[in-house]
Amino acid sequence: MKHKDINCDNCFISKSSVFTVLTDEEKNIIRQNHSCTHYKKGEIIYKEGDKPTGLICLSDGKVKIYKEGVGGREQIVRMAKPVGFIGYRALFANENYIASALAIEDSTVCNIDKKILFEMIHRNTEFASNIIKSLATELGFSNNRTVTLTQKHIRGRLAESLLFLMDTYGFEEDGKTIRVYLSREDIANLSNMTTSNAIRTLSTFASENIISLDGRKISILDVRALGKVSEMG
Amino acid sequence: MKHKDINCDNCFISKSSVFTVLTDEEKNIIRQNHSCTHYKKGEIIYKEGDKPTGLICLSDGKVKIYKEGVGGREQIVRMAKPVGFIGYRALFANENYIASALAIEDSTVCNIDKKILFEMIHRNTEFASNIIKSLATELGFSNNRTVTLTQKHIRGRLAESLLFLMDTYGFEEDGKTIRVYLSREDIANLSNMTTSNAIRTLSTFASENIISLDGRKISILDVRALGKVSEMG
DNA sequence: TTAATTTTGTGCTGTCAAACATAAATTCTT
DNA sequence: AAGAATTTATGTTTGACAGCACAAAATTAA
Repeated sequence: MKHKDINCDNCFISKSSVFTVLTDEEKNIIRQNHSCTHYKKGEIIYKEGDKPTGLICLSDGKVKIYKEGVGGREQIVRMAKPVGFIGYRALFANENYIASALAIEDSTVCNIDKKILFEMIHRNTEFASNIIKSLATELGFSNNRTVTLTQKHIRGRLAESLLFLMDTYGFEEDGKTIRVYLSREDIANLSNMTTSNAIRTLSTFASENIISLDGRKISILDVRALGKVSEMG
Repeated sequence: MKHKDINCDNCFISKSSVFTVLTDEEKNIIRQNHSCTHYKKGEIIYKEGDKPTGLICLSDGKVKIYKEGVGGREQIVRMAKPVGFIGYRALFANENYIASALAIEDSTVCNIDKKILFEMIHRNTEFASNIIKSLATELGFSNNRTVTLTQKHIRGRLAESLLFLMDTYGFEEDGKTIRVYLSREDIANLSNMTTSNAIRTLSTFASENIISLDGRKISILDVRALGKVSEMG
């Protein structure tokens, strides 16, 4: 279910966007060659195996990027927030998507035509450099994650995921509640463990006064302790 | 132990290099701003935490890129072959190295000055595009690996590693012996398992006539079966 | 409201792979 | 060549975590 003509100016305005290095003229070219789409919570933006048609910029909402592994077991690879790109890896590698994207909240995205994007890369070398830097940073993140997920124990993995969510989405006004509301299953799929173990370990953290739980609301009471658990297990 | 003035023309000549899109003039600029270094088997090229000084191109030899994880446990992130780049991720992300590089065979590398490289990216957009594509491909590889290493069982992980080594380094003249000679420990660190389990599982594969073993020589007798084990466990 | 479905929570059991122990074979030293 | 050190090999023990079963709570549907 897609609604056309929705505002996603966010993508062009935000200072945290890779687009900041574009000239006004270049920004206009992109503006003239983009379309906006809205996705309701739970809707799929693209699926593993699909062919990318352009660059997708998340203007508003939250999106999980996940891969289907052995026996359909899901592994969340990345969590996207506005303003950030989605599906750019496959686009730049000239491959089909190797992961799927799903809106975990109502989300608005901006689609930028592939051809225009590549033109821009050739036109503006600063822009190209920014993309190179983003990809390199993301690759470092992925390499770290590989080691974390394979070597840390359950407690460490979960603690790291909570810190990651905190870093990515920040806190609500109370300064402690993580600004994202995931199911226990999603938390498990982010941390490479079963849902039961995610639930169990979250409860343990709560009983140790490291976090507090209220449904899907997770509040971090002791960042330091959480960091320690993430490091030491 | 580094020896200066060693030939690494390979890096500029090879058609599989990202440098192919450079003009002769650009190639000369790089040639004039490079230095060659030789490393003996077992020598470290750079260590996790070091600051990159330039782009390193592996002209000859074989190199493993690995991270130290929990309790010093090593995870091999990547295996490099000529002609290929090493340590470019940290350079492009403008970070310190997050992994170490070690020559597993006598190796010759070519060091290209950081400043010259970035100039080249700004000069030649085709070159920049190539780098973007390489990074995006590598990121896909890393994401796949994360899922593989966390979800597949020992047999599947080892089978995948053997296929990976086969793809990367190819066969000796006999058409079946993998052209790289790793210790069982390295194979274990590539496959996220203990050395004992690598040894044990290799023996099992040999007893199933999927591979044959002769010291560090590993010959693949049944690629198909190996692929099946990699897929199914 | 009741029923159905999904999500969350908890205990129990089984198993895969790490950890440990030990020995044989190979490689490196001196 | 003898000894030390490293790598390879194999058996045994242990423990972390998955798998399963089931119950309670929350959400959605009728």
